[in-house]
Amino acid sequence: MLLIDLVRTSAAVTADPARLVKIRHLAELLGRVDPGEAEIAISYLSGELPQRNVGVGWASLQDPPEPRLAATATLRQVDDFLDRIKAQAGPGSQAARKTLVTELFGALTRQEQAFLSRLLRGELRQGALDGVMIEAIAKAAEVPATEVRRALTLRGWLPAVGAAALGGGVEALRAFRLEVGRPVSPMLAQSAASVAVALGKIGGLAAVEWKLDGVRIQAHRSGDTVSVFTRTLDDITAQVPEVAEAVGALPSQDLVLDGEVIALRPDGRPEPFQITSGRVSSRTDVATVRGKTPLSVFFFDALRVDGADLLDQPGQIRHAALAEAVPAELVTPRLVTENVESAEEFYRDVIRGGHEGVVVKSLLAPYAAGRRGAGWVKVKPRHTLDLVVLAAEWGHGRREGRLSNLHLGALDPLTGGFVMLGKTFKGLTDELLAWQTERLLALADGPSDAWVVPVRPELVVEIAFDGVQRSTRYPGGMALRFARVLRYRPDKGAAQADTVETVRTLML
DNA sequence: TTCCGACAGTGGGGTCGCAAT
DNA sequence: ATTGCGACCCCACTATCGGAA
Repeated sequence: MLLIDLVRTSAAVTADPARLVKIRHLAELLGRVDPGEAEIAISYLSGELPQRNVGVGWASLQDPPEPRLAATATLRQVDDFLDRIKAQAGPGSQAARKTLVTELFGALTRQEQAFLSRLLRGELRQGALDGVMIEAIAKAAEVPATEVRRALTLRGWLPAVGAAALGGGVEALRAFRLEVGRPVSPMLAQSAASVAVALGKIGGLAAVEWKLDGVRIQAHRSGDTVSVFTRTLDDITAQVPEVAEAVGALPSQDLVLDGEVIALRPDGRPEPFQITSGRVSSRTDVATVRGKTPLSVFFFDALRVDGADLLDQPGQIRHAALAEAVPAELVTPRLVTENVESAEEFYRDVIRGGHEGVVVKSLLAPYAAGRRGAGWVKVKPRHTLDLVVLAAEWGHGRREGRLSNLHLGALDPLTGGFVMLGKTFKGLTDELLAWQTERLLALADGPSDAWVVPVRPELVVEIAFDGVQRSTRYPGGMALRFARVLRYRPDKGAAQADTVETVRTLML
């Protein structure tokens, strides 16, 4: 199949907002793709590369060569080219990669270049990713979408599932099983503002569990072999030997467990997330970093124990299997209750212990792999500050032409100036975006460029955030974590904004 | 007819490893 | 030795579509 065929389908998908129409366009294309190119087509049209990453990003795509007029490239040719680009390594690889990118783009039309550029940057923006593609595969292969979804759960990679569906229908999909050593998309949690709300969402008896501020892991064991995967299914076994050792020491030979790794201080309180993250990301000289920053692992779910697949079992059954297979010190602490007061007391204790919050879990829900199902609801404390808008950046995509991303500053009472603590674009409605664009342009002051518009520091905005982290990027040495706009404070002037001292007391 | 679940989009800070400077 | 880049860890929130109620 020619790349241009796929690009035209992508354009049609982008052009129509109706999901059912998007699905029709995608299914039509899948109906005529060669079996040998099905994985590539599904991958591209759901916004990812079969190679996953090839070492080419925004900066490497800045000045594309003159486009061709005739579209001749096939999916297979492009895919082979990306394989070659990915294979570059060592000294001179950046130049070699650049040469290959230029060669590849030089063989494409303008339309193809634009598509591939967005795909490589991970910004396809056609209003269709995995969720829509699942439906399109179901339609093209004439199988129920639930079968596609189930297979994806177990295989973790939609192109393979789609190719199987197109080639072998329901039978081929049912051949996908939970395999020890092959990661499953982890179940995700929804959010709630309070424990009471979370319990209400679950309804009735629920498990209230510590939410640790670490890195999500999935551990697989088959005999003597243990593998550990991240949330995005990357293999990090070598980076977290503590997990391999802990799982390898369990009596059970056949396990798939879901949990969290975290660096704890000697007193048992958690290190800041930055410490855990840095430790887990370290790939060179793991033995040394391990000595300095040991990791602890806590499991909260079991997907397989001793030959029994538990994905479809209710939470209660899975947890019972976990408790059977894993000693209590490796199980995430939790309380089973339907009483709001005891759940809230548990939550307060968790926060006092320095941890991130709780996850309230249904005892009945199956493991909804890869979905933000209603079976798990997380609750975290929220801080707020009144900060001053120092500048704003022009938005992209649907925010084109709107000032979107706000630069936020706290008052420095010593100088009367402002110290920048980070940016946010979250929490803004279309109405607020329109209002702030007009308001900020009226306050514009200083040298603005194509992206950033500095403004007179007069507008006060109430910001919610999860915590204050150490920062090397910002002058105050502090940055807000997960900052989002709650509302503007027209009743406050910049002189009434919160101060850097106040922020500093939160960084503990 | 209204409601709500799922999805896509819009970006945030921090860290590591690697190649280039 | 430092800088820039890509990739990936954590992620919140709003708008929208279309099926459920």
